[in-house]
Amino acid sequence: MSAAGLAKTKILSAAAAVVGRSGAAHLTIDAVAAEAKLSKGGVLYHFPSKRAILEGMLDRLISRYSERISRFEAELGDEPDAAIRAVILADRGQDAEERSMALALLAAAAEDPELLAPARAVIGQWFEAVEQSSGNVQLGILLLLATEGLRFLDMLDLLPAGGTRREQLGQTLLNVAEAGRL
Amino acid sequence: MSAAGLAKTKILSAAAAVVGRSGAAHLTIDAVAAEAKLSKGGVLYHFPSKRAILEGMLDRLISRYSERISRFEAELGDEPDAAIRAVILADRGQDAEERSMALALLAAAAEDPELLAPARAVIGQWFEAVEQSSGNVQLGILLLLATEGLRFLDMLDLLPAGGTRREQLGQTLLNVAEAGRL
DNA sequence: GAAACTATACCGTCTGGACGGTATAGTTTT
DNA sequence: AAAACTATACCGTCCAGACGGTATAGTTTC
Repeated sequence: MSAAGLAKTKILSAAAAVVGRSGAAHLTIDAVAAEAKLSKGGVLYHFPSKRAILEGMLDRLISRYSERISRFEAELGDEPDAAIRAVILADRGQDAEERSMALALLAAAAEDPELLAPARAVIGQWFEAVEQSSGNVQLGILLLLATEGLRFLDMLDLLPAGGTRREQLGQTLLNVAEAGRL
Repeated sequence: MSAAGLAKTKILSAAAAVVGRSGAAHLTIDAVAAEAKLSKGGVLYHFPSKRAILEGMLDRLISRYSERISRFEAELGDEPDAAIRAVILADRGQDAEERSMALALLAAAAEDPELLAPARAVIGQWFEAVEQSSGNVQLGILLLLATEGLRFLDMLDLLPAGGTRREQLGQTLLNVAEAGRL
């Protein structure tokens, strides 16, 4: 990667770290600069505005998700319901950094939904893929919505019974998807 | 309702109106005061902090949801899967004001998830009710997660193909819940 | 029944801090 | 020499919350 690319990556990671430690409210350019061990000017050299940082985080999230989904789809080959299974698996592979970035974007998007336009496009593709590859389209859509629901509930700490519940439910979704029925 | 209760209601409606018009980012005490035709001091008399306003919005949101769910549950009596069907129906009855309040809370919660603690409790109750009243528990949970997913995706404008998609998908969920199978 | 007092419901102003962004001049790295 | 910074200073705006004051309707005291 180019030097500029490396710096951008470092800045985005720093932003995620700030959110992870202090919450989305404290995601400020100053805080990111301190975390990335750059000056404020240095950060603004690569990302000309705070919004650009958020857009960068979204880009990165989308890339990672897309990559994971492609990998799982390749693994599954032409097994039935490959699309929805790949989405569920990709969702499970979320790490702490992605979680932080998603939370930051959630906060920002509540204030300006247009920020998430690129995500809207990607989700549209998921819907299409699920509709095309599912033996039972209704079940596929249901699972896709449930996966997203699980993601948001988890992100906002709204799941009852805390920590393990998330994996349990994720496993349930995957089981149903693999069975292709209930 | 008492005079104080009326004032609080007015302030919360004003807050929702501000969010609906200007977005969650512009939900400030000043804006709420202007919308409610009070001074800033007047607003702070009833809600001692901005956070208290958000908590008030959450309270109100929860009350309305709970009321709708109870009503639908009563209507459904002991029909099968009453719990999940009531939740789906209640979700569909969301009006613009509730939507705005939910969006404001989403923004605030991304900065401080603990704000949503009361909601966590309520959602926990939904899970329990669905687990107990569903002929097929797995399907019930799946529908509950999908309902939440639909709510969040809609709230953030992440559903592809725009406006009507939300009702379509909601109807699908309801159909599946009524059939009790796919 | 008049005066004193209290509680409720506000109004208007002020302050202190946070933050996004700009500017500029110099330094290191490639 | 160009790119990639650093360091520092600064500006303008926004906003939460504090504070002191006002109006009024009831309640108590004498």
